[in-house]
Amino acid sequence: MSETLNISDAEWEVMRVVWASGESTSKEIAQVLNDKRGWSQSTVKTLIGRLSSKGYLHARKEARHFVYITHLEEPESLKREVEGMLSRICSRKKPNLLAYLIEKIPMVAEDRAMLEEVLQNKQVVAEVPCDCHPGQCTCQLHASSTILPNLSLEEIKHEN
Amino acid sequence: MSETLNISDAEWEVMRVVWASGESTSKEIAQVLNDKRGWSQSTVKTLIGRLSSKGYLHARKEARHFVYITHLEEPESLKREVEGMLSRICSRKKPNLLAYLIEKIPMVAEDRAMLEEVLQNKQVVAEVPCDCHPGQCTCQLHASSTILPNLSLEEIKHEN
DNA sequence: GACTATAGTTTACAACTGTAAACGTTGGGT
DNA sequence: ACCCAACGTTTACAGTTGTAAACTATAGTC
Repeated sequence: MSETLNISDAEWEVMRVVWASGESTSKEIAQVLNDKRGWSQSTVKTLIGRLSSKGYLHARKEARHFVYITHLEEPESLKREVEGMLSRICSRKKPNLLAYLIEKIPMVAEDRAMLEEVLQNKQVVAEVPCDCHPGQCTCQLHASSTILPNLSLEEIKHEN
Repeated sequence: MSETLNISDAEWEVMRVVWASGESTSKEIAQVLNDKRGWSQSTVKTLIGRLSSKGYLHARKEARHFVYITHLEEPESLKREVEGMLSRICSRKKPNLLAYLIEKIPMVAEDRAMLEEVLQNKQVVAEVPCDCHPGQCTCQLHASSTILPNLSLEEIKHEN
């Protein structure tokens, strides 16, 4: 389950419109994206076509035109996107990435409280193993440590 | 400054080797990636070549071969990658994405403590404005709310 | 019923990616 | 001095992506 999604940036723009509206005609989608990105109707049609062949959009015939819907959920799709990102770094560095994101993402007090709660309930493990292939991470050099130095992401340098 | 980085997945594999080692020969890189991905030397050469023309790798002549180094930092590069990801969703949903990541990323107790501290020091704002283009987000429908319901990412659905 | 506007489908085409073979150059060994 | 191994450079080629024009079918309109 949950194979890798393959939605390009341009296609994602289309998906966002469908997600926001629940269902849209190509015309509506084209309007939004012409406004936002200056894309022609043709361009949007192509993207819709590609998303349809990939099975991410479905057309329901309605009177004259088609109405497009999707069975994908936006959050689920985003999660899969994030997977790809996360697989680019060592598991041990991910908490530092999180720190960076917390600093970077603007939020209101309620968000912070919510995150604090999530964090308090977070189950920790005794050790996060380095899952990098040998030669792609310096972790292997000090394999027994359980945690990286408490640095914010900008400070992580490589001791070469 | 900080224009968008353009490092493909395959190229990223090469960068990881260089980041891990500080500097590498094409042979070393090829060894790691042949082992990890089964890539031929040719493939790795091509990737090195592309990264060089993009200015992300630099070759220092040394005796017989070149030694490749990079001026990019891994964390900085990752940040730029993450930018692209973040730009795919509404700012208001980003804290929920964070919640998901906190739940998902394995960490040790020290990581959690570190994140708690970051979170406690986090400056919050009175309102996170929806920065989506009209038609690409449901926020516009209830523009005055300051926070989304406290749902974990899986629960965010669209009221269409 | 013929015409036109509208929406969907095909074709296009350059750039970027993944993957690699072929080719050229040069330093070292014999 | 000559040849080979090793490394870098060129060329290749199919698939994906961004961007769009051209073509086709069809549903209302006059």
